Amino acid sequence: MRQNTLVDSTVMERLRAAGLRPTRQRLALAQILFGQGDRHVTAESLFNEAKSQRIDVSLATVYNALHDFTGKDMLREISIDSNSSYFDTNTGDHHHFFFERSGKLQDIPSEHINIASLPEAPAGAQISRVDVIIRVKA
Amino acid sequence: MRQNTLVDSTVMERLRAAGLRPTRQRLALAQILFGQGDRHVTAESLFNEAKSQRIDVSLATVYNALHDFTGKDMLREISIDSNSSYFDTNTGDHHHFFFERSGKLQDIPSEHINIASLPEAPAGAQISRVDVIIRVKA
DNA sequence: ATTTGTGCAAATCGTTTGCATCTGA
DNA sequence: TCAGATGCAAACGATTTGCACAAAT
Repeated sequence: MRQNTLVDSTVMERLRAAGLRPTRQRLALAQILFGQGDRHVTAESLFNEAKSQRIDVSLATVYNALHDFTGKDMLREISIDSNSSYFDTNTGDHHHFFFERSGKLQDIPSEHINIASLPEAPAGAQISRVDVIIRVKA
Repeated sequence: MRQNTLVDSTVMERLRAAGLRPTRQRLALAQILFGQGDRHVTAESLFNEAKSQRIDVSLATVYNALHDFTGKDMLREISIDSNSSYFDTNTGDHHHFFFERSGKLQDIPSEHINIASLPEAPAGAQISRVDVIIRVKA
């Protein structure tokens, strides 16, 4: 069954623009990921979400798609919990709350955290990113 | 073969104080971990270091010891890289440089990072820790 | 004597890979 | 047509677990 064609074509263009073939599986996954606001998923959670929407896709393909999207800067990968990797649809500059009990993430806009002073990078090193993770119990 | 008795007994007391039986294996591992300055290890790296010192210990026991020590606040566990967990002998308030190429960590004293403003914790949540990770390429 | 820790090998879990088959351009 | 994707199952690597044996109190 086909979804809203308007939305489909937007997502399709995004994939094309990134140089990724808009296959049926990628379109469906991109739709789930980018069709709503910002999201944080794991391979497993995305796989389950797809299944519940009757989208036929293998777990390996979900991993492939997540990595493909990450490689094209459509997603950002986050390692917080050693159990599994998270992928964030928000690729801009921002930080995270991490809820230790549930394992869920919540974005913190970068304006909400003000880092007054940063140490200088070690000799010969260039900073690629500064991640602030606020772990909360609840 | 026995090591310096003075140092042994210091470590032994630390284990006893924590309520952990000072077994031969735990003593040897604690010696490696706490006998020098601050350190960052993985289960694998600690296991190898022990082997190179002719300390007879199984990998499972290394994992057990790392978790026991962490449970007693003698170590802090850090998840940065989804490949493996790091354990830091510095349990105080501080942050990290993460060298993406080598996978190594370096402490940043908390005085070197000044967080001017933090967002308020989500309703009903209490902050358990704020981690700043500066990823550097090099 | 009793409790706790250790070692080994097998089990688990997230993730990756190899390869035959399919599909979009 | 044919490079690029997909699906499956097997392979992987880090970590955990079950259980018999050993060591600490």
